[in-house]
Amino acid sequence: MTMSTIAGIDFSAPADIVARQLIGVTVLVDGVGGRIVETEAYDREDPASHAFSGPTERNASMFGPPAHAYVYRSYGIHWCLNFVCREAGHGAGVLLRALEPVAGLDIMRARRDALDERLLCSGPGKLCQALGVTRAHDGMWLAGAPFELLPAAPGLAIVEGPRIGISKAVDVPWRFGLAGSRFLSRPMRG
DNA sequence: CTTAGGATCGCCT
DNA sequence: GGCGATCCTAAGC
Repeated sequence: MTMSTIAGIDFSAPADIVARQLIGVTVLVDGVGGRIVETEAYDREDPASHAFSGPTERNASMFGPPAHAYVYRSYGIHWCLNFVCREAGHGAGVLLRALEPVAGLDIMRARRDALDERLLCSGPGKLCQALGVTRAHDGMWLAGAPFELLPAAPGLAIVEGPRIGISKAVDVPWRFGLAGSRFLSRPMRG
């Protein structure tokens, strides 16, 4: 057990390993959140990754210690939440793409102005809005408040496929999903 | 069901 | 000046 191990996951491992292990983990922010059903891995030597061109002010957290949050603004509008992995200075992370809502449903409905459970956390921008994640969470350690991570049930069936919304390394199968989940941002494409 | 366009801003070329 | 690790709405089939 080290500082980078939380909810049974060693965040110093490679991003694709961590991304796979995060499926089924419950993530709460101030008690609001759900079970992770979709993730994507991004590594330093990965043309699709924000870390590919080296550290900048925006991606600084990605080059910080593992088991911390990297939050960035997407398209000037939405926030997206990553969990940093590998050793400090490496520049790798896992994007949280979808949750199955579990706790604080009414708060999430109010924040999202949406009633349908499936629309609360079925996308990286949506789940940040539902959980109240903003730039203020960038760089925070995942083992302490406001974050709380709870271990996944063992033996979950996981599917993988190409990542979404990128134009480089489009065939790398680093998107992971909980098999059969109704809460994915989009169906898994083998 | 699928596709197209706009919102909006920090980063890069 | 262009382009995103996106989302929503509207329109088309």
